Amino acid sequence: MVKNTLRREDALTRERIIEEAIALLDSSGEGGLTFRALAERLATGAGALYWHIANKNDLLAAACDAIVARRLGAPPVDASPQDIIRAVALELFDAIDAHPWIGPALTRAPWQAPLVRILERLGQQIRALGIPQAEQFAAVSALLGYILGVSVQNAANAQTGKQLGGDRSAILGQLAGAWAQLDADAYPFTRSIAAQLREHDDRMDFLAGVDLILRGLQRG
Amino acid sequence: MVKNTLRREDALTRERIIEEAIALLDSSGEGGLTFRALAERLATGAGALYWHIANKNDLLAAACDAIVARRLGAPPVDASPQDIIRAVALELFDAIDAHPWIGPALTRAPWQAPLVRILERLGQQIRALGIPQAEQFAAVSALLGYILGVSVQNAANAQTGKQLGGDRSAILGQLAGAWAQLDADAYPFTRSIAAQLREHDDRMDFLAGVDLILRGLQRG
DNA sequence: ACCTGAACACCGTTCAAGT
DNA sequence: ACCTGAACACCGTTCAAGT
Repeated sequence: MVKNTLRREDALTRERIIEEAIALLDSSGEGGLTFRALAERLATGAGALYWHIANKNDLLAAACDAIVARRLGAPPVDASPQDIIRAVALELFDAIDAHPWIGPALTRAPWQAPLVRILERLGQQIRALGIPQAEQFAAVSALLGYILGVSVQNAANAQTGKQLGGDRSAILGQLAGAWAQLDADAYPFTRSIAAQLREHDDRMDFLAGVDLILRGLQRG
Repeated sequence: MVKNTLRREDALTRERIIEEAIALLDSSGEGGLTFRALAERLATGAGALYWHIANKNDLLAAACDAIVARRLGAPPVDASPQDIIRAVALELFDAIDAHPWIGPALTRAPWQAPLVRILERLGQQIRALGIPQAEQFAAVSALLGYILGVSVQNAANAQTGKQLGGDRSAILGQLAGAWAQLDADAYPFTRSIAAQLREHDDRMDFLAGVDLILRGLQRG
């Protein structure tokens, strides 16, 4: 009876399912999202979820879109196109870092709602930069590809770091050590930047790359 | 120790397992790689595979590395750093297009063998370009992030296109139609480039982005 | 309309037992 | 050392049956 009244008070909705899915994904990772676990959290049966969502892919895409929409929520005002692009890029970098399951989810549903949201935000600024119409598509897809690619890579790094024990500098130190021991003939470059690996700042490097692309665009 | 005894013609080896896994992944996609299906193809039991590989992740990473090593096999000669970088970029773009499962596999094993191979190849050219030591890490990780990000995105597009029916121009036309019907106030940019979506060449846009980054690097 | 929960057809992985 | 194949503990998804 307690269970029944509980269910009545907060009826199952698509939104509630998505919110709980996000919580599950954030706390237990990609593998933690299970229809059984989700149903238990929502005090319902696994089959009930299918009344509101089509399948797991649909759920993942919806969860992803909810995060992206939230992060891109605040409309930018009074800033240069470059600054807005940088802000959007950092917002996505941080969002994917906070929710590492977004990367795979975005890749699995290309050109759907979340990606189009980002495309639009970046595209408006590409236009504001005065890039000719014929080059806008290439410009925005380069920017989009870079932002998502580096962010996903960074989140994956952080994630495996967490799985290995948490201490970031220890992990990086260990990796740097492994690189330093690579074959000197085959891997001269990797060996030479092993030290930099330990000191570098992913977020700053990411932003530097965005600036690189912006610079290239303006002198195209 | 030297093995004197004759090996069975069809003895199970790590290499044979990896080759068969690649064949399975290529023909049936990521979900097609199953220990049962793989064991059947190799005329053995599922458990036998675990004598040669640690788990599915290990297998996926090994398959991924085999492809990357093969594609980066030919050592570059007599070409400018820029041309070599472009060649490596295109090689990876085509490899990921041909084996779409590589994207997720690369992301799941960051900074392991395959990624380090690519890092080294790109890094040697970054060095040859005369980028200062202190900036080399940021430069190569920007390039790497862009190349993988756009390639993975492109492969995912092609993949879902295949799933939906195969006719690329029909799919793009349909997507362009959907974009053209988006809300005019919220999505002005996306609507405006819907037409370009139909005509653009992913591979050329990708290469244009590489050049953008190279240009930015040289004027940094 | 919405929900239940058992059932179906799968998975990856393990392990006693064989050769 | 290497392989077998049944068993375990899971999955996503479906669907008759309930309210």
